[in-house]
Amino acid sequence: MAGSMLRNMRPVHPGEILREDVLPALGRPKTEIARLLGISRQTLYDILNEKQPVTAQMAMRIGKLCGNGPEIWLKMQGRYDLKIAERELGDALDAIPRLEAA
Amino acid sequence: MAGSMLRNMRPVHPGEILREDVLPALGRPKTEIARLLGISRQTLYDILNEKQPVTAQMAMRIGKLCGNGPEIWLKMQGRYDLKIAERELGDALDAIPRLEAA
DNA sequence: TCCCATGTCAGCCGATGCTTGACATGCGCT
DNA sequence: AGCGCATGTCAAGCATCGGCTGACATGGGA
Repeated sequence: MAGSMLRNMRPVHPGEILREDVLPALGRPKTEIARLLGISRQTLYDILNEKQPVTAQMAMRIGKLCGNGPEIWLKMQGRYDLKIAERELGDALDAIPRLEAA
Repeated sequence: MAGSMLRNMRPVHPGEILREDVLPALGRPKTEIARLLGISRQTLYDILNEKQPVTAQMAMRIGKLCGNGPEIWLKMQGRYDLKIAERELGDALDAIPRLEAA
């Protein structure tokens, strides 16, 4: 199924997929894409350059434009965020114990 | 499996689950929970009152403390965010066309 | 030549995530 | 009664973030 493919991939920023696969397949000028999505050209570039995350709102917009729904984009961003969070937290995680239900 | 259960539920804020099920099962003072998570008491209350989202970092912390991993919490938040985003976007979504691959 | 798309930079702005400090309240202990 | 601690909530404060506008230099068609 579709979910398992995503699950087995290394965490990727959704911008990478948009930049490498989706937008080329659509074959339209990025300026037009931004206009159709209802966002600024700058914001689109930030996402494509992986400088800005795909928020829930963005996921809805992209999912609508591509016809594949928002979940995939949000999930991809989530997996990416977890990777970052893990690195950022670092040792702080080890300080958190595992609690058992009473 | 675990994923399907989540998928079939109405979108819930993770704070609801923490407040109603998880924390009661742990049976520890909330003050201690906050300290163990490494966050402020205020932040914990905001999450429990559904006034603040479970970020990726929070998901890691909670997942560690409860031993069930971060994904479930982040996914729950994601589904909740999508519901909100859908309402916020409203008609703006209808303005976005579906593009076919060239 | 003119138009449009591209890629990038700088700055602005409101909202968000999280913090500290304080307050009033209530419960259990000795 | 008095102490200590947990509870729930409020008010600021603060840095970061998400997204915007405006501008610039560049290059490729018609």
